[in-house]
Amino acid sequence: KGQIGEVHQLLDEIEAIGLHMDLVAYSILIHGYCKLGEIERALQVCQMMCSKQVMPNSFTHGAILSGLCKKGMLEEARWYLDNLASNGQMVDIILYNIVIDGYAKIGDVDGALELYEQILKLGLSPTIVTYNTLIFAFCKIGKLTVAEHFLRQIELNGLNPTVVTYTTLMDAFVGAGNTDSMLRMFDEMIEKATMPNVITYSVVMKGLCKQGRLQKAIDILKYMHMAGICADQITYNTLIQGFCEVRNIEMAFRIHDEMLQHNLMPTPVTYNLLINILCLKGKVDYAEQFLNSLLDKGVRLR
RNA sequence: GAGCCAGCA
Repeated sequence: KGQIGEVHQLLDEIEAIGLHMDLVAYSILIHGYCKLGEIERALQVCQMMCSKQVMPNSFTHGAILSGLCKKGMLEEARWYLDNLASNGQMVDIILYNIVIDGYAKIGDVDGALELYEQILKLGLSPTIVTYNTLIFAFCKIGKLTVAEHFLRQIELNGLNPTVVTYTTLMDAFVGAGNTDSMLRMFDEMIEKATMPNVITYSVVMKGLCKQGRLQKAIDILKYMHMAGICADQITYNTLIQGFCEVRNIEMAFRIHDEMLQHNLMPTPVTYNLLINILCLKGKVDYAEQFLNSLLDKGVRLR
C-alpha cells in the first residue's frame, strides 16, 4: 500500500522489542521499496542485511531485479543477473523471467530472446510464464505471427497455455484490429477448457467495441454477471470508452451508473472518459458542472 | 510467512 511510514514504525518496534529481521522480512521490505521505485533504499536494505549476516536469496534478488526493470534500468538488471550467475549463485528461472519481462516491456525482443537462449543453454526449463512473457514481447512489437508461433511451441514443450497466454494474444489481435482472430483465440481457449477471467472478457469487450458491436459487448457484461465473474473498473471503463467512441453520452453515463450500483468506485479514467465525451459533444458547461460535482465530493481525479 | 506474465482515457 506504499505506507512506508507505518513500515518504519514497525521496524522501530521490532528493534525495540529486541527481535531480529530475518531473510523473509528483509526480502519483503526490499520488495516494498522496489515497488515504490526506491531502488536506492532497497539496495541499502540489502547491504544492511548482508552486514548482519542475513544473506539474500532468490526472492531478494527477484525483488531487486523487478525494481530495476520497472525503472527501465535493463542494463543494470542484466548486469546484476549476469553477476549472480558468474558468482556461481543459483539463478532460478523466475529471475530470468523477471528480466525477460523487463525487456518485453520496453519492446526489446532481442534482449528477451538472448536470455531465453541462455536459459536453454544452462539447461533450465522455461516455464509457461517465460513463454507468456515472450509472447507478450512479440505482441508488443506487432509480430503476432511470431507470437502465435510461440503458442504452438508451448504445446510442443509439453506445457499448457494459460488464461494469460490466450488473453495476451487476444489483446494483441484487438490492438491490430483483428477481432476475428481474437475471437478465434477465445474459442481455442474454451476448447482447451481454460477458464476466461475478468481480464479475458474485458479484452473481448474491447474488441467488440472496436468493431462497433456495442450491444454484443453489453451482452458479455451480462454473461459475466451470470457466470459469477465480477466485472471490475477496467471492464466498465472499457465499455464506457466504447460508447464514448461512438459519442453515445447516454449509454456512457448509464454504464457509469451501473458501475456505482455494483459498488465499484469509478476511477480517474472513468471521469476522464465522461468529461471528454461531454466536451466533444459541445457540452462543455455540462462537463464543468460534472467536474465540479466531483471536486465537491472530493473525488480523486488522478 | 515473501518473488515472475495479460486488459481501460
